[in-house]
Amino acid sequence: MSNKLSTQHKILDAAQSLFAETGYNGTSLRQITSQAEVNLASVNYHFGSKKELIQAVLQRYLLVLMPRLDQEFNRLLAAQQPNSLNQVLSVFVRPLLELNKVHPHGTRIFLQLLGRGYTDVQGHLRWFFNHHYGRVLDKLVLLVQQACPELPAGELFWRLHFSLGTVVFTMASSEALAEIAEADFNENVDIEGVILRLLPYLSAAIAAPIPLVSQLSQTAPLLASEGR
Amino acid sequence: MSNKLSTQHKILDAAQSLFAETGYNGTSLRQITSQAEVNLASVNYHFGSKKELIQAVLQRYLLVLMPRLDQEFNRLLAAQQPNSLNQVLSVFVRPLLELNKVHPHGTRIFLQLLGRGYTDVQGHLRWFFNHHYGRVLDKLVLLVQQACPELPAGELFWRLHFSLGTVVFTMASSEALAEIAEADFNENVDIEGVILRLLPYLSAAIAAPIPLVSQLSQTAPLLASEGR
DNA sequence: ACGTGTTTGAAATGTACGTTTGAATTAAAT
DNA sequence: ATTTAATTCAAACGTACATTTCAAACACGT
Repeated sequence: MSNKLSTQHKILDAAQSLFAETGYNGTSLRQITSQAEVNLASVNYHFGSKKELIQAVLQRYLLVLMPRLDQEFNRLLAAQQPNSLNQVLSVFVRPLLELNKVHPHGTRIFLQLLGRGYTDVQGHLRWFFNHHYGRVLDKLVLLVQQACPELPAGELFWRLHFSLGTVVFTMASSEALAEIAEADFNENVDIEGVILRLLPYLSAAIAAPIPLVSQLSQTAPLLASEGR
Repeated sequence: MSNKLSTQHKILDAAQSLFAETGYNGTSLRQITSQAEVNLASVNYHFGSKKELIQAVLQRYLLVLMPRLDQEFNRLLAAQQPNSLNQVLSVFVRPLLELNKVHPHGTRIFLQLLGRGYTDVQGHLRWFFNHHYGRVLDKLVLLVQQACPELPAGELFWRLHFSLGTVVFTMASSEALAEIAEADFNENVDIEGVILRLLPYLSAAIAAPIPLVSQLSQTAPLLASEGR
Protein backbone atom coordinates (compact mmCIF):
# COMPACT_ATOMS: atom_id res chain seq x y z
CA MET A 1 0.00 0.00 0.00
CA SER A 2 1.67 3.17 -1.19
CA ASN A 3 0.36 6.02 0.91
CA LYS A 4 3.19 8.17 -0.46
CA LEU A 5 1.63 11.03 -2.33
CA SER A 6 3.42 13.08 -4.95
CA THR A 7 4.20 16.69 -4.23
CA GLN A 8 1.82 17.85 -6.93
CA HIS A 9 -0.97 15.73 -5.46
CA LYS A 10 -0.35 17.07 -1.96
CA ILE A 11 -0.40 20.62 -3.28
CA LEU A 12 -3.64 20.10 -5.19
CA ASP A 13 -5.34 18.54 -2.17
CA ALA A 14 -4.30 21.30 0.19
CA ALA A 15 -5.07 24.03 -2.34
CA GLN A 16 -8.59 22.88 -3.14
CA SER A 17 -9.63 22.82 0.51
CA LEU A 18 -8.19 26.22 1.27
CA PHE A 19 -9.52 27.75 -1.95
CA ALA A 20 -12.99 26.40 -1.18
CA GLU A 21 -12.93 27.70 2.39
CA THR A 22 -11.37 31.13 2.02
CA GLY A 23 -11.42 31.85 -1.70
CA TYR A 24 -8.65 32.15 -4.25
CA ASN A 25 -7.46 35.60 -3.31
CA GLY A 26 -7.91 34.80 0.36
CA THR A 27 -5.53 31.86 0.27
CA SER A 28 -1.76 32.35 0.15
CA LEU A 29 0.76 29.96 -1.30
CA ARG A 30 2.33 29.83 2.14
CA GLN A 31 -0.86 28.45 3.65
CA ILE A 32 -1.11 25.90 0.87
CA THR A 33 2.48 24.69 1.03
CA SER A 34 2.54 24.53 4.80
CA GLN A 35 -0.70 22.54 4.93
CA ALA A 36 0.62 20.28 2.16
CA GLU A 37 3.95 19.99 4.00
CA VAL A 38 5.95 20.86 0.92
CA ASN A 39 8.36 23.64 0.13
CA LEU A 40 6.99 27.04 -0.83
CA ALA A 41 8.83 27.08 -4.15
CA SER A 42 7.35 23.79 -5.33
CA VAL A 43 4.10 25.45 -6.34
CA ASN A 44 5.89 27.63 -8.85
CA TYR A 45 8.06 24.70 -9.89
CA HIS A 46 5.19 22.31 -10.59
CA PHE A 47 2.46 24.69 -11.69
CA GLY A 48 4.24 27.85 -12.80
CA SER A 49 2.14 30.34 -10.90
CA LYS A 50 -0.76 30.66 -8.50
CA LYS A 51 -3.13 31.36 -11.38
CA GLU A 52 -2.16 28.13 -13.10
CA LEU A 53 -2.54 26.25 -9.83
CA ILE A 54 -6.12 27.48 -9.57
CA GLN A 55 -6.80 26.21 -13.07
CA ALA A 56 -5.18 22.86 -12.30
CA VAL A 57 -7.33 22.45 -9.18
CA LEU A 58 -10.47 23.08 -11.22
CA GLN A 59 -9.37 20.95 -14.18
CA ARG A 60 -9.02 17.88 -11.99
CA TYR A 61 -12.80 17.96 -11.61
CA LEU A 62 -13.80 19.50 -14.93
CA LEU A 63 -11.98 16.83 -16.92
CA VAL A 64 -14.13 14.23 -15.18
CA LEU A 65 -17.39 16.15 -15.01
CA MET A 66 -17.74 17.77 -18.40
CA PRO A 67 -17.36 14.69 -20.61
CA ARG A 68 -19.90 12.92 -18.38
CA LEU A 69 -22.32 15.84 -18.72
CA ASP A 70 -21.72 16.00 -22.45
CA GLN A 71 -22.53 12.32 -22.77
CA GLU A 72 -25.74 12.75 -20.79
CA PHE A 73 -26.76 15.76 -22.85
CA ASN A 74 -26.20 13.84 -26.06
CA ARG A 75 -28.30 10.99 -24.74
CA LEU A 76 -31.19 13.35 -24.00
CA LEU A 77 -30.82 15.13 -27.33
CA ALA A 78 -31.06 11.81 -29.15
CA ALA A 79 -34.41 11.01 -27.53
CA GLN A 80 -37.47 10.89 -29.79
CA GLN A 81 -39.84 12.95 -27.67
CA PRO A 82 -38.64 16.15 -25.94
CA ASN A 83 -37.49 15.70 -22.36
CA SER A 84 -39.16 17.27 -19.38
CA LEU A 85 -37.34 19.98 -17.45
CA ASN A 86 -37.03 17.61 -14.51
CA GLN A 87 -35.34 15.03 -16.68
CA VAL A 88 -32.89 17.59 -17.98
CA LEU A 89 -31.95 18.90 -14.56
CA SER A 90 -31.73 15.43 -13.02
CA VAL A 91 -28.95 14.68 -15.44
CA PHE A 92 -26.61 16.75 -13.28
CA VAL A 93 -27.04 14.67 -10.14
CA ARG A 94 -25.05 11.58 -11.01
CA PRO A 95 -22.05 13.27 -12.67
CA LEU A 96 -21.81 15.73 -9.80
CA LEU A 97 -21.95 13.05 -7.13
CA GLU A 98 -19.41 10.96 -8.98
CA LEU A 99 -16.89 13.70 -8.28
CA ASN A 100 -16.66 12.11 -4.85
CA LYS A 101 -14.60 9.45 -6.60
CA VAL A 102 -12.04 12.05 -7.60
CA HIS A 103 -11.67 13.07 -3.98
CA PRO A 104 -13.61 12.62 -0.74
CA HIS A 105 -16.09 15.50 -0.55
CA GLY A 106 -15.20 16.16 -4.19
CA THR A 107 -18.73 17.25 -5.07
CA ARG A 108 -18.96 19.82 -2.34
CA ILE A 109 -15.45 21.10 -2.95
CA PHE A 110 -15.92 21.41 -6.70
CA LEU A 111 -19.16 23.33 -6.37
CA GLN A 112 -17.61 25.63 -3.79
CA LEU A 113 -14.65 26.21 -6.10
CA LEU A 114 -17.05 26.99 -8.92
CA GLY A 115 -18.82 29.53 -6.75
CA ARG A 116 -15.56 31.15 -5.74
CA GLY A 117 -14.54 31.30 -9.36
CA TYR A 118 -17.49 33.42 -10.27
CA THR A 119 -17.02 35.96 -7.52
CA ASP A 120 -13.32 35.97 -6.65
CA VAL A 121 -11.12 36.32 -9.70
CA GLN A 122 -12.70 38.95 -11.88
CA GLY A 123 -13.71 37.50 -15.21
CA HIS A 124 -10.63 35.37 -15.59
CA LEU A 125 -12.13 32.04 -14.53
CA ARG A 126 -15.38 32.79 -16.31
CA TRP A 127 -13.48 33.14 -19.55
CA PHE A 128 -11.51 29.97 -18.91
CA PHE A 129 -14.75 28.12 -18.28
CA ASN A 130 -16.69 29.37 -21.30
CA HIS A 131 -13.73 28.96 -23.59
CA HIS A 132 -13.17 25.30 -22.72
CA TYR A 133 -16.71 24.11 -22.11
CA GLY A 134 -19.02 26.51 -23.91
CA ARG A 135 -20.00 23.86 -26.47
CA VAL A 136 -21.25 21.52 -23.78
CA LEU A 137 -23.33 24.16 -22.07
CA ASP A 138 -24.94 25.15 -25.36
CA LYS A 139 -26.49 21.69 -25.40
CA LEU A 140 -27.99 22.34 -21.99
CA VAL A 141 -29.58 25.54 -23.24
CA LEU A 142 -31.02 23.66 -26.19
CA LEU A 143 -32.46 20.97 -23.93
CA VAL A 144 -34.09 23.48 -21.62
CA GLN A 145 -35.49 25.29 -24.63
CA GLN A 146 -37.04 22.04 -25.84
CA ALA A 147 -38.47 21.38 -22.37
CA CYS A 148 -39.95 24.87 -22.09
CA PRO A 149 -40.87 25.83 -25.67
CA GLU A 150 -43.11 28.65 -24.52
CA LEU A 151 -40.20 30.44 -22.82
CA PRO A 152 -38.65 33.29 -24.86
CA ALA A 153 -34.91 33.01 -25.41
CA GLY A 154 -34.20 36.20 -23.49
CA GLU A 155 -36.17 35.03 -20.49
CA LEU A 156 -34.45 31.66 -20.60
CA PHE A 157 -31.06 33.34 -20.55
CA TRP A 158 -31.88 35.17 -17.36
CA ARG A 159 -33.46 32.22 -15.64
CA LEU A 160 -30.51 29.95 -16.35
CA HIS A 161 -28.22 32.53 -14.85
CA PHE A 162 -30.53 32.95 -11.88
CA SER A 163 -30.28 29.20 -11.43
CA LEU A 164 -26.52 29.23 -11.71
CA GLY A 165 -26.54 31.82 -8.96
CA THR A 166 -28.71 29.67 -6.78
CA VAL A 167 -26.40 26.69 -7.06
CA VAL A 168 -23.17 28.56 -6.83
CA PHE A 169 -24.11 30.73 -3.88
CA THR A 170 -25.63 27.82 -2.01
CA MET A 171 -22.48 25.78 -2.40
CA ALA A 172 -20.15 28.65 -1.62
CA SER A 173 -21.87 29.14 1.72
CA SER A 174 -22.92 25.53 2.21
CA GLU A 175 -20.80 25.08 5.34
CA ALA A 176 -22.56 27.88 7.18
CA LEU A 177 -25.97 26.87 5.88
CA ALA A 178 -25.47 23.26 6.90
CA GLU A 179 -24.49 24.31 10.41
CA ILE A 180 -27.59 26.44 10.85
CA ALA A 181 -29.88 23.83 9.34
CA GLU A 182 -28.42 21.13 11.54
CA ALA A 183 -28.80 23.25 14.67
CA ASP A 184 -32.32 24.52 13.95
CA PHE A 185 -33.98 21.53 12.26
CA ASN A 186 -31.41 18.77 12.82
CA GLU A 187 -31.82 17.39 9.34
CA ASN A 188 -29.38 15.55 7.15
CA VAL A 189 -27.59 18.20 5.17
CA ASP A 190 -24.94 16.38 3.17
CA ILE A 191 -24.25 17.59 -0.32
CA GLU A 192 -26.53 15.00 -1.87
CA GLY A 193 -29.44 16.24 0.22
CA VAL A 194 -28.85 19.81 -0.89
CA ILE A 195 -28.68 18.83 -4.56
CA LEU A 196 -31.92 16.88 -4.29
CA ARG A 197 -33.56 19.84 -2.60
CA LEU A 198 -32.37 22.11 -5.38
CA LEU A 199 -33.94 20.12 -8.20
CA PRO A 200 -37.65 20.83 -7.57
CA TYR A 201 -36.80 24.42 -6.63
CA LEU A 202 -34.96 25.08 -9.88
CA SER A 203 -37.42 23.12 -11.94
CA ALA A 204 -40.34 25.22 -10.78
CA ALA A 205 -38.33 28.41 -11.06
CA ILE A 206 -37.16 27.95 -14.64
CA ALA A 207 -40.62 26.91 -15.80
CA ALA A 208 -42.35 29.75 -13.94
CA PRO A 209 -45.14 31.47 -15.88
CA ILE A 210 -44.04 34.61 -17.70
CA PRO A 211 -45.78 37.67 -16.28
CA LEU A 212 -47.84 39.64 -18.76
CA VAL A 213 -46.54 43.00 -19.87
CA SER A 214 -49.61 44.67 -18.42
CA GLN A 215 -48.79 43.26 -15.00
CA LEU A 216 -45.22 44.47 -15.35
CA SER A 217 -46.10 48.03 -16.26
CA GLN A 218 -48.49 48.15 -13.33
CA THR A 219 -45.46 48.45 -11.07
CA ALA A 220 -43.47 50.46 -13.58
CA PRO A 221 -43.92 54.09 -12.47
CA LEU A 222 -42.14 53.44 -9.20
CA LEU A 223 -39.71 56.27 -8.95
CA ALA A 224 -39.48 59.69 -10.46
CA SER A 225 -35.67 59.62 -10.46
CA GLU A 226 -32.96 57.55 -12.07
CA GLY A 227 -33.43 55.50 -15.14
CA ARG A 228 -30.23 53.88 -16.31
CA MET B 1 -25.00 75.37 -4.65
CA SER B 2 -22.40 73.63 -2.49
CA ASN B 3 -20.82 70.90 -4.57
CA LYS B 4 -18.09 70.58 -1.95
CA LEU B 5 -18.24 67.07 -0.57
CA SER B 6 -16.88 66.10 2.81
CA THR B 7 -13.93 63.77 3.01
CA GLN B 8 -16.02 61.05 4.62
CA HIS B 9 -18.58 61.30 1.83
CA LYS B 10 -15.92 61.11 -0.87
CA ILE B 11 -14.40 58.06 0.79
CA LEU B 12 -17.75 56.29 1.09
CA ASP B 13 -18.59 56.97 -2.55
CA ALA B 14 -15.27 55.71 -3.83
CA ALA B 15 -15.25 52.73 -1.49
CA GLN B 16 -18.70 51.45 -2.39
CA SER B 17 -17.95 51.41 -6.11
CA LEU B 18 -14.64 49.66 -5.70
CA PHE B 19 -15.99 47.19 -3.15
CA ALA B 20 -18.88 46.33 -5.45
CA GLU B 21 -16.60 45.84 -8.44
CA THR B 22 -13.65 43.98 -6.98
CA GLY B 23 -14.79 42.86 -3.53
CA TYR B 24 -13.74 43.92 -0.06
CA ASN B 25 -10.49 41.99 0.08
CA GLY B 26 -9.78 42.87 -3.52
CA THR B 27 -9.88 46.60 -2.89
CA SER B 28 -7.03 48.41 -1.17
CA LEU B 29 -7.27 51.58 0.85
CA ARG B 30 -4.81 53.12 -1.56
CA GLN B 31 -7.20 52.55 -4.47
CA ILE B 32 -10.04 54.04 -2.46
CA THR B 33 -8.22 57.14 -1.29
CA SER B 34 -6.69 57.86 -4.68
CA GLN B 35 -10.06 57.55 -6.42
CA ALA B 36 -11.63 59.72 -3.70
CA GLU B 37 -8.73 62.18 -4.02
CA VAL B 38 -8.10 62.22 -0.29
CA ASN B 39 -5.12 61.32 1.82
CA LEU B 40 -4.46 57.68 2.61
CA ALA B 41 -4.54 58.23 6.36
CA SER B 42 -7.98 59.81 6.32
CA VAL B 43 -9.71 56.44 6.14
CA ASN B 44 -8.23 55.43 9.46
CA TYR B 45 -8.83 58.88 10.87
CA HIS B 46 -12.52 59.00 9.97
CA PHE B 47 -13.50 55.33 10.15
CA GLY B 48 -10.88 53.70 12.34
CA SER B 49 -10.08 50.75 10.12
CA LYS B 50 -10.90 49.13 6.80
CA LYS B 51 -13.33 46.77 8.52
CA GLU B 52 -15.28 49.68 9.99
CA LEU B 53 -15.28 51.41 6.62
CA ILE B 54 -16.94 48.36 5.08
CA GLN B 55 -19.62 48.47 7.76
CA ALA B 56 -20.15 52.19 7.24
CA VAL B 57 -20.59 51.69 3.50
CA LEU B 58 -23.25 49.06 4.12
CA GLN B 59 -24.97 50.98 6.91
CA ARG B 60 -25.62 53.93 4.64
CA TYR B 61 -28.05 51.69 2.75
CA LEU B 62 -29.22 49.42 5.53
CA LEU B 63 -30.35 52.34 7.70
CA VAL B 64 -32.65 53.38 4.86
CA LEU B 65 -33.71 49.96 3.65
CA MET B 66 -34.41 47.97 6.79
CA PRO B 67 -36.88 50.34 8.48
CA ARG B 68 -38.75 50.55 5.16
CA LEU B 69 -38.86 46.77 4.89
CA ASP B 70 -39.90 46.44 8.52
CA GLN B 71 -42.76 48.84 7.94
CA GLU B 72 -43.92 46.89 4.88
CA PHE B 73 -43.70 43.60 6.75
CA ASN B 74 -45.76 44.99 9.59
CA ARG B 75 -48.36 46.19 7.12
CA LEU B 76 -48.67 42.73 5.60
CA LEU B 77 -48.71 41.04 9.01
CA ALA B 78 -51.61 43.25 10.07
CA ALA B 79 -53.75 42.12 7.13
CA GLN B 80 -56.83 40.04 7.90
CA GLN B 81 -56.39 37.30 5.31
CA PRO B 82 -52.93 35.77 4.67
CA ASN B 83 -50.95 37.36 1.87
CA SER B 84 -49.95 35.55 -1.31
CA LEU B 85 -46.29 34.79 -1.91
CA ASN B 86 -46.29 37.27 -4.77
CA GLN B 87 -47.55 40.01 -2.46
CA VAL B 88 -44.84 39.23 0.07
CA LEU B 89 -42.01 39.27 -2.45
CA SER B 90 -43.31 42.37 -4.22
CA VAL B 91 -42.79 44.24 -1.00
CA PHE B 92 -39.06 44.30 -1.67
CA VAL B 93 -39.29 46.14 -4.96
CA ARG B 94 -40.08 49.64 -3.80
CA PRO B 95 -37.69 49.81 -0.83
CA LEU B 96 -34.88 48.41 -2.95
CA LEU B 97 -35.45 50.84 -5.81
CA GLU B 98 -35.68 53.74 -3.40
CA LEU B 99 -32.02 53.13 -2.57
CA ASN B 100 -31.39 55.01 -5.80
CA LYS B 101 -32.24 58.10 -3.77
CA VAL B 102 -29.34 57.40 -1.42
CA HIS B 103 -26.98 57.32 -4.36
CA PRO B 104 -27.26 56.98 -8.14
CA HIS B 105 -27.23 53.25 -8.92
CA GLY B 106 -27.71 52.74 -5.19
CA THR B 107 -29.89 49.68 -5.69
CA ARG B 108 -27.39 47.87 -7.84
CA ILE B 109 -24.47 48.84 -5.68
CA PHE B 110 -26.14 47.79 -2.45
CA LEU B 111 -27.12 44.39 -3.80
CA GLN B 112 -23.63 43.86 -5.14
CA LEU B 113 -22.18 44.80 -1.75
CA LEU B 114 -24.55 42.38 -0.09
CA GLY B 115 -23.38 39.61 -2.37
CA ARG B 116 -19.76 40.39 -1.72
CA GLY B 117 -20.46 40.35 1.99
CA TYR B 118 -21.63 36.79 1.87
CA THR B 119 -18.64 35.44 0.00
CA ASP B 120 -15.72 37.76 0.73
CA VAL B 121 -15.25 38.39 4.43
CA GLN B 122 -15.63 35.09 6.17
CA GLY B 123 -18.62 35.16 8.49
CA HIS B 124 -17.90 38.62 9.80
CA LEU B 125 -20.46 40.53 7.73
CA ARG B 126 -23.00 37.78 8.05
CA TRP B 127 -22.83 38.14 11.83
CA PHE B 128 -23.07 41.92 11.60
CA PHE B 129 -26.14 41.56 9.42
CA ASN B 130 -27.99 38.99 11.49
CA HIS B 131 -27.16 40.74 14.73
CA HIS B 132 -28.56 44.08 13.65
CA TYR B 133 -31.45 43.03 11.47
CA GLY B 134 -32.39 39.49 12.45
CA ARG B 135 -35.68 40.64 13.97
CA VAL B 136 -36.83 42.16 10.70
CA LEU B 137 -36.01 39.09 8.66
CA ASP B 138 -37.90 36.86 11.09
CA LYS B 139 -41.03 38.68 9.99
CA LEU B 140 -40.28 37.80 6.39
CA VAL B 141 -39.98 34.14 7.31
CA LEU B 142 -43.31 34.33 9.09
CA LEU B 143 -44.98 35.94 6.09
CA VAL B 144 -43.68 33.34 3.69
CA GLN B 145 -44.79 30.63 6.07
CA GLN B 146 -48.29 32.09 6.07
CA ALA B 147 -48.27 32.29 2.29
CA CYS B 148 -47.06 28.69 1.92
CA PRO B 149 -48.58 26.86 4.90
CA GLU B 150 -47.96 23.44 3.35
CA LEU B 151 -44.19 24.03 3.26
CA PRO B 152 -42.22 22.45 6.14
CA ALA B 153 -40.03 24.82 8.12
CA GLY B 154 -36.85 23.02 7.11
CA GLU B 155 -37.70 23.19 3.44
CA LEU B 156 -38.56 26.87 3.75
CA PHE B 157 -35.20 27.58 5.33
CA TRP B 158 -33.38 26.09 2.39
CA ARG B 159 -35.55 27.74 -0.23
CA LEU B 160 -35.17 31.19 1.28
CA HIS B 161 -31.42 30.75 1.21
CA PHE B 162 -31.57 29.45 -2.35
CA SER B 163 -33.46 32.64 -3.17
CA LEU B 164 -30.95 34.82 -1.40
CA GLY B 165 -28.30 33.15 -3.53
CA THR B 166 -30.21 33.87 -6.69
CA VAL B 167 -30.52 37.55 -5.92
CA VAL B 168 -27.07 38.05 -4.55
CA PHE B 169 -25.25 36.19 -7.30
CA THR B 170 -27.27 37.87 -10.01
CA MET B 171 -26.44 41.29 -8.66
CA ALA B 172 -22.81 40.49 -8.03
CA SER B 173 -22.37 39.56 -11.69
CA SER B 174 -25.04 41.88 -13.05
CA GLU B 175 -22.56 43.93 -15.06
CA ALA B 176 -21.37 40.93 -17.05
CA LEU B 177 -24.88 39.54 -17.41
CA ALA B 178 -26.27 42.85 -18.62
CA GLU B 179 -23.54 43.10 -21.26
CA ILE B 180 -24.26 39.62 -22.61
CA ALA B 181 -28.02 40.12 -22.52
CA GLU B 182 -27.73 43.43 -24.31
CA ALA B 183 -25.48 41.96 -26.98
CA ASP B 184 -27.44 38.77 -27.59
CA PHE B 185 -31.04 39.88 -27.13
CA ASN B 186 -30.71 43.68 -26.96
CA GLU B 187 -33.20 44.01 -24.15
CA ASN B 188 -33.50 46.59 -21.43
CA VAL B 189 -31.43 45.31 -18.56
CA ASP B 190 -31.48 48.00 -15.94
CA ILE B 191 -31.68 46.96 -12.32
CA GLU B 192 -35.44 47.44 -12.20
CA GLY B 193 -35.89 45.06 -15.12
CA VAL B 194 -33.80 42.40 -13.42
CA ILE B 195 -35.73 42.71 -10.18
CA LEU B 196 -39.04 42.39 -11.99
CA ARG B 197 -37.76 39.32 -13.80
CA LEU B 198 -36.69 37.82 -10.51
CA LEU B 199 -40.12 38.04 -8.87
CA PRO B 200 -41.99 35.36 -10.83
CA TYR B 201 -38.90 33.17 -10.84
CA LEU B 202 -38.54 33.27 -7.06
CA SER B 203 -42.24 33.06 -6.46
CA ALA B 204 -42.54 29.82 -8.41
CA ALA B 205 -39.36 28.47 -6.88
CA ILE B 206 -40.28 29.00 -3.24
CA ALA B 207 -43.75 27.60 -3.75
CA ALA B 208 -42.50 24.58 -5.72
CA PRO B 209 -44.17 21.27 -4.85
CA ILE B 210 -42.25 19.19 -2.32
CA PRO B 211 -41.05 15.94 -3.84
CA LEU B 212 -42.28 12.80 -2.11
CA VAL B 213 -39.84 10.80 -0.03
CA SER B 214 -40.36 7.80 -2.30
CA GLN B 215 -39.20 9.84 -5.26
CA LEU B 216 -36.19 10.99 -3.32
CA SER B 217 -35.08 7.55 -2.24
CA GLN B 218 -35.42 6.37 -5.82
CA THR B 219 -32.24 8.27 -6.60
CA ALA B 220 -30.70 7.57 -3.20
CA PRO B 221 -28.42 4.56 -3.85
CA LEU B 222 -26.31 6.52 -6.27
CA LEU B 223 -22.83 5.78 -5.14
CA ALA B 224 -21.26 3.03 -3.17
CA SER B 225 -18.66 5.35 -1.66
CA GLU B 226 -18.67 8.31 0.64
CA GLY B 227 -21.47 9.34 2.87
CA ARG B 228 -20.69 12.37 4.96
C1' DA C 1 28.76 3.01 -9.27
C1' DC C 2 28.41 6.87 -11.92
C1' DG C 3 26.48 10.91 -14.12
C1' DT C 4 22.42 13.27 -15.61
C1' DG C 5 18.10 15.24 -15.21
C1' DT C 6 14.49 16.06 -11.89
C1' DT C 7 12.92 17.66 -7.63
C1' DT C 8 13.39 19.91 -3.13
C1' DG C 9 15.33 23.35 0.22
C1' DA C 10 16.45 27.73 2.53
C1' DA C 11 17.01 32.29 1.63
C1' DA C 12 16.31 36.56 -0.60
C1' DT C 13 13.90 39.91 -3.89
C1' DG C 14 10.72 43.35 -4.76
C1' DT C 15 6.05 44.78 -4.25
C1' DA C 16 1.79 45.85 -1.92
C1' DC C 17 -0.81 46.06 2.03
C1' DG C 18 -3.16 48.25 6.57
C1' DT C 19 -1.91 51.09 9.98
C1' DT C 20 0.72 54.65 12.71
C1' DT C 21 3.13 58.86 13.46
C1' DG C 22 3.99 63.66 14.06
C1' DA C 23 4.25 67.87 11.89
C1' DA C 24 1.58 71.17 9.00
C1' DT C 25 -2.62 73.16 7.97
C1' DT C 26 -7.31 74.55 8.52
C1' DA C 27 -11.50 75.62 11.14
C1' DA C 28 -13.80 76.94 15.42
C1' DA C 29 -14.20 79.06 19.78
C1' DT C 30 -13.16 82.44 23.08
C1' DA D 1 -6.46 88.08 17.65
C1' DT D 2 -5.12 84.28 20.07
C1' DT D 3 -5.82 79.83 21.66
C1' DT D 4 -7.70 75.33 20.95
C1' DA D 5 -9.43 71.59 18.52
C1' DA D 6 -10.16 69.14 14.23
C1' DT D 7 -8.41 67.70 9.99
C1' DT D 8 -4.99 66.86 6.33
C1' DC D 9 -0.52 65.52 4.78
C1' DA D 10 3.92 63.08 3.61
C1' DA D 11 6.52 59.65 5.30
C1' DA D 12 7.55 55.57 7.51
C1' DC D 13 6.59 51.03 9.93
C1' DG D 14 6.01 46.22 10.11
C1' DT D 15 3.95 42.41 7.84
C1' DA D 16 2.62 39.39 4.24
C1' DC D 17 2.60 38.25 -0.36
C1' DA D 18 4.10 35.82 -5.12
C1' DT D 19 8.00 34.82 -7.32
C1' DT D 20 13.09 33.90 -8.16
C1' DT D 21 17.54 32.04 -7.22
C1' DC D 22 20.86 28.58 -6.76
C1' DA D 23 22.86 24.97 -4.20
C1' DA D 24 21.74 20.51 -2.17
C1' DA D 25 19.38 16.11 -2.37
C1' DC D 26 17.34 12.71 -4.95
C1' DA D 27 15.98 9.27 -8.69
C1' DC D 28 17.38 6.31 -11.94
C1' DG D 29 18.97 4.52 -16.55
C1' DT D 30 23.22 2.91 -17.97
